[in-house]
Amino acid sequence: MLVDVRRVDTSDWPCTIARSAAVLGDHWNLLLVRQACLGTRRFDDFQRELGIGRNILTRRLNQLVDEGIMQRVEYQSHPPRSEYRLTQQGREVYPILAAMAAWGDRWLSGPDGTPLVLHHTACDHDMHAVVVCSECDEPIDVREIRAQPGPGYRADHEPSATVRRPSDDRPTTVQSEQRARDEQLTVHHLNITTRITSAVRA
Amino acid sequence: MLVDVRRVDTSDWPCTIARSAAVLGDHWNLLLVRQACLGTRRFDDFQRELGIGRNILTRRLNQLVDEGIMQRVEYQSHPPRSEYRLTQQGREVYPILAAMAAWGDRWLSGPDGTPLVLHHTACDHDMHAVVVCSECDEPIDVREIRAQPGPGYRADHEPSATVRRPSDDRPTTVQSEQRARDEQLTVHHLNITTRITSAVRA
DNA sequence: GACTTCCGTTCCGTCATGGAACGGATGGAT
DNA sequence: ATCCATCCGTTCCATGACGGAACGGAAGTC
Repeated sequence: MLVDVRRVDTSDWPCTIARSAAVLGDHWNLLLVRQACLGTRRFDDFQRELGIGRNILTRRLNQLVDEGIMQRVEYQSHPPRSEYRLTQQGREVYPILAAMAAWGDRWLSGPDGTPLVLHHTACDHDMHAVVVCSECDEPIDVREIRAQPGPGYRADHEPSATVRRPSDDRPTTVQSEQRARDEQLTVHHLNITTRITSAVRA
Repeated sequence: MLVDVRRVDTSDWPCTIARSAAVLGDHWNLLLVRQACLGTRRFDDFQRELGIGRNILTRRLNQLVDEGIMQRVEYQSHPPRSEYRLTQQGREVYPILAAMAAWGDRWLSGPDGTPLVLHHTACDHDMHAVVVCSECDEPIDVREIRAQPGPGYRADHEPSATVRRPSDDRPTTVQSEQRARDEQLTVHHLNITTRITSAVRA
């Protein structure tokens, strides 16, 4: 797998967001999966539809295959030709894309509204994606989520933390800010900082 | 806003995924929002916790502020110091991150399981994110979603398409493949391809 | 034999990236 | 007063990914 050696590799951080970001935190990878979800399978189609350079496309497709998101399927053998299809793992990226679409519709779409309407054939309604809690089925809000080190946590890498309520929109005073920083239950690990707190020791 | 001029700008494509990808399809932007969700607010903290270069960090924070995802809040004036907080728009990125975390937990976590457990304080359960249909509350699957041009659709830009069922995992024959391609209801727009089909003309 | 389709590879100039050092304003300690 | 630390950047630089364009090669079509 050819990776940007300049880029910090987050694929082994003890945070699945960071890991996912190593794969999905890329312009082209995201668009390629989107395009694959729309039915595109072939090299030239991806190239034309996205306007991506052929060399870049080659690299990206190989990367996605290596990561198990796409698979190469030979559809004729005599000039060996293969198409790129989503694997199950790749197909399951779609909910993320749908969540991004919902966010984009809300914050990024022009005065005219959504460029693309999603229709759910299962219930036959136009819909948008909603991200809910697996336990109570309520839409999630950052301020109601607390992250804690889990079974796969390893303390030898980059930061992870228990989530505090993110800021209100009013400025904090220097004092309250200082207090907030002292209370912050955070695990910092890199070669630089090692700031372990009660949340983890407990 | 300083953007990679080499990168294709997808912010005005008639597809909210492409638009969102222009903002969220970036390694650092994603991680910065994540970190902000974890409570980080200050330049140096972001820098230490993520290991991002200071120059890059400056650029990225400015970009996120320009895009309305973060806001600069001055917390002391005499050496003017400001912290970076999520706006409402930024806070609403979290569901996307949570969806990415769920995907990462399923496909990317090692044998030990999740490095981070998310706890939903609203219902007091450990949880993971589920992306559901706004209308029927069922988890969504690519194969049950069909995308159609909406009110904000403009035909002068990049591809968008009605979604067909993505491929099964078995190879298609050349014939069935050809048929599938003919049936494909796709709108292709760039300077290169203009392939409008019944789905749009209808 | 020429042309087209499909899937790449190679070459090359440009520019973002990331590391490191510098800077400037303030506050605290000695 | 002087040193040191904190906080938030900016500047400089080498590296190498990116994107454009041209090339290639195997097969099918007219």
